[in-house]
Amino acid sequence: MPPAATEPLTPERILETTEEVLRRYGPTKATVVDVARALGVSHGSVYRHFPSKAALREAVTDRWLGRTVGRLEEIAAAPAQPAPAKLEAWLEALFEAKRHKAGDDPELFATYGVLLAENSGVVEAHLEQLVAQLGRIIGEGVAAGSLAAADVPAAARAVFDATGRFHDPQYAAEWRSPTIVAEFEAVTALVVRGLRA
Amino acid sequence: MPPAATEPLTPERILETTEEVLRRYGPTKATVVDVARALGVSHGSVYRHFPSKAALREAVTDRWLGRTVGRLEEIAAAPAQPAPAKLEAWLEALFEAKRHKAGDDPELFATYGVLLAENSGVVEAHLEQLVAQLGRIIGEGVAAGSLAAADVPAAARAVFDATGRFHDPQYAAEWRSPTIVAEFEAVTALVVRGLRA
DNA sequence: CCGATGACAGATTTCAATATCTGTCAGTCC
DNA sequence: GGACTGACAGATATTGAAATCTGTCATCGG
Repeated sequence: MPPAATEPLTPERILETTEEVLRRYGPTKATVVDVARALGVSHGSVYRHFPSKAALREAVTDRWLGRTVGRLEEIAAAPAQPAPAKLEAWLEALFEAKRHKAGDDPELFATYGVLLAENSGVVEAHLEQLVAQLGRIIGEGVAAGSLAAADVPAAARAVFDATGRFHDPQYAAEWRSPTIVAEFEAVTALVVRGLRA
Repeated sequence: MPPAATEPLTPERILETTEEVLRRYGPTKATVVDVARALGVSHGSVYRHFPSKAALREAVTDRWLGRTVGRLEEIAAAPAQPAPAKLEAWLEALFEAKRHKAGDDPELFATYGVLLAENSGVVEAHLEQLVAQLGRIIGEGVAAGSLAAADVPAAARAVFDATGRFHDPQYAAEWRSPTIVAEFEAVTALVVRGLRA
């Protein structure tokens, strides 16, 4: 990894390199010194752009999570699909996204887990975004008469909580079980049925 | 804690003392030597009755979990209560039991968490008992026409999975949140509605 | 005999010394 | 003058040696 000394040091470049370093070493081994070395600068320079290691970790994870939220947003915003089907599609996409992140990008997934344990605001914001998307889908369904919910935000939260086993990183180890898809479908069916008008 | 050297050494007496020792020191600090000392015998004698420390831990946890299962069984077996109400009562009793165990008996609760992490058969059996009780309640409801489920065991498992946030020890820290009861009620209502005929 | 013991080997844990890391900042260099 | 450096203090992590623990078993005492 030869240092590319000539380019200017920007937050963006730092984030990209930090992501690589996290991917290579994982959240427990990666250090700010490693990131600085990969960038060919002193670690003091990194602190000029990010106030702490935690802030750096959060910024990387935020970007990483943002990519998934974008894809889910497309499903939530898709026009002219009945709300119950959209809800199922969205939940399945969420499960698939988390499962693939856990499998394909284990070190960044572990970083996400660290932030969760730290009660980082980034993760909280991410979860709120997801619940808000759910709320919009459910709201649509209620407006169209295909779903019933007295309190839409509370219903969205309840759906999110009830499906936690399929998106909460604490359960990542179980996502390799051969029965997990059947379990996911059973819970999803139960929850969607519970919302039907 | 004076050693009572005269009484005969029985598995029952070992279990009682082990429970005390676990409660006092917690699963990470308690040793077989501690148990033997509390009993006034050598640790070799303990191994005459239990083949390993893990077996001892499991036996104690099994007893401890069994007490809860017994109380839940009473609810599940209660005659002449409509299945939906019984289901709600059972889920609430499960949540309350786990919550109180986590709060009042933190060290034994931590022991339970250790077994969970070890994939101990005892915990698996405990969970299966609980799901079986759920299955009986749902089966009753289906027979009486108040609930609908194509596959009763699968529905029972789905209800158990969907309410995991309120009985899985991984979430114990969140059970102190002031909003947890509202969240529990929302998920329970959603799930029970999803099963209604 | 039969339950109990305690010495033992190998595994695990503890602890303190050492090394590394995080975050700061006075000073350097372009 | 503003981006960058590198030395530094305090916090955290690593390491390896010593202590403790688990599980076994030859032996003891009633």
